[in-house]
Amino acid sequence: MSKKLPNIDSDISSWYTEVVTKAGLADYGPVKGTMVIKPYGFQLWENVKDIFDDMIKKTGHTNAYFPLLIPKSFLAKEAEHVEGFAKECAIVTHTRLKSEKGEIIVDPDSRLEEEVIIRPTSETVIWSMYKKWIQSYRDLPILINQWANVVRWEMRTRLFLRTTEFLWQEGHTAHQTKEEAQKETLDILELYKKLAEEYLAIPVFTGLKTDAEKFAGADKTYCIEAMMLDKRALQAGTSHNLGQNFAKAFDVKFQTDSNSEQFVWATSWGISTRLIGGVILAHGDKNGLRMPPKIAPIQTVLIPIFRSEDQKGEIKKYINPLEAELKSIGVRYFIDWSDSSPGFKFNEWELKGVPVRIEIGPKDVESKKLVMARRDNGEKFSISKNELSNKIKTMLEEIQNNLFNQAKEFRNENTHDVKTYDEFKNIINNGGFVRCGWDGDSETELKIKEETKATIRCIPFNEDPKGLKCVYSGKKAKHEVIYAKAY
RNA sequence: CGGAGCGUGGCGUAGUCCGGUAGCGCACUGCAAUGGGGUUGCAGGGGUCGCAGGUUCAAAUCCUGUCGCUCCGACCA
Repeated sequence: MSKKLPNIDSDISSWYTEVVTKAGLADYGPVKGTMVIKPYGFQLWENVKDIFDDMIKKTGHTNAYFPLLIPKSFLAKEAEHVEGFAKECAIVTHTRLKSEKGEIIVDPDSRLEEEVIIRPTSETVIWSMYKKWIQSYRDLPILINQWANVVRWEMRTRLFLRTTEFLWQEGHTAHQTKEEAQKETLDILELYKKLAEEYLAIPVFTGLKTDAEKFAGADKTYCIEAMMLDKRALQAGTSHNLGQNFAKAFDVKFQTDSNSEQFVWATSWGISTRLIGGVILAHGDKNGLRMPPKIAPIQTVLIPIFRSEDQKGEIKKYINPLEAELKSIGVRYFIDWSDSSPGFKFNEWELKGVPVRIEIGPKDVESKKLVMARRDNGEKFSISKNELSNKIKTMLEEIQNNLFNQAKEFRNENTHDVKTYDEFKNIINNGGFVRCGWDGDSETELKIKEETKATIRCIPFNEDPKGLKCVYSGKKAKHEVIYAKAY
């Protein structure tokens, strides 16, 4: 292992891979495209998960669990849905292995009558069940979420950002009316925005996907879109208004209070372990990760510095009450008693992105002080040990805010309003988001994608297409959109 | 699936053209010193060179086959 990370500015791709593996977030699994989430990475995911789980429970949702395996025929029930996922499904065709000539082979006699697919998403199983559960308007709404793994056989994978198997939450709700479903879709999108901005410290654009980019089987897809350090876009979460598409595909009707029969209205929405990739690529720097305090597995790391065993004992005595203090105010801390040199530890914990480092050595014991260092800006200073509780709390808040503000400033600096296609291409090639007019034509969208690789990330809620012209066709703009190259 | 490249201790690699008993860095183990920004010194352990076959007195190195991986492209709600 080399000591230096690859340059984050010139080679962010290698930087990313090395940071993820060296910081102990994840490792490659044995099957191509799979990932082992290591304890440090999983704690990060758990923190994100717990925060969002709490949000949806407070808004009336409950968790449930549906099966991993889905009959192949289910996928085919919704035409657009199967189209969207057919090319990336893992399929179970047999149920047994056997030995032949010393080798383990698939037993040809165990072929399944109907193949089974491993869920790429759960709309189909869930709606097959909702058909059983819904008869009357009294059965609605259903507000179910599940935390699960899904498999999508992607051709090109990257740790966290796109893996063959990933963890996510998928909410699946059923409603009486179109309006109620639309409200749910947007309410959830707000929660996603809140999660991203207030907890992950990642500013996002919210808006509507174009037809070309929307979820296979949805009427409307809304998303949160974030800018990464290389100025590319990351779709960080999606919320879909499914209309009556799945209700029709699975024949899910209910009787209204006026005794008429109607198809149910649906939504689905998800965020995944991809968010972890987003956190890394939104906040990292040349020394490694920078964790937002609210989700950091370790918020502060204590580095004891000592020479002799005697000194070690002294330091321990000095640290004990401070540790109790951190515990009592609910700060997630870790004391690194390992026998590496202090300098090694500094670098190690910076790589891991721990927001605050506390150094405690003989000098501090003598002067009743301690040294604090901020990961976000590198500031390092000495404080009296009595100030610890107050200081650490405000510092964690400051770091949280600072990371968000830095990311927001960066995004705003790199988001440009553009009038001509030349300007457009210039910005896209040099990196950044473009805000411009679009004539609303899918053909235009496709042409631009072919010529520049940029896609419409969303039609933002605060669009203002009045007076704008389409950047490509020059026709009157139907929408103001945000364009970028995406992950 | 098309184009390129690569498989050598845990990781990263040299050696392959011009066959001759496998080398280096990091990591690891032990001891000692060191310790406020990746600390030194000394002593150790571990690989048969992706796999299979062939040529040869002799193969990591040459030949044939095969498997796997990476990158670029196509694909990616």
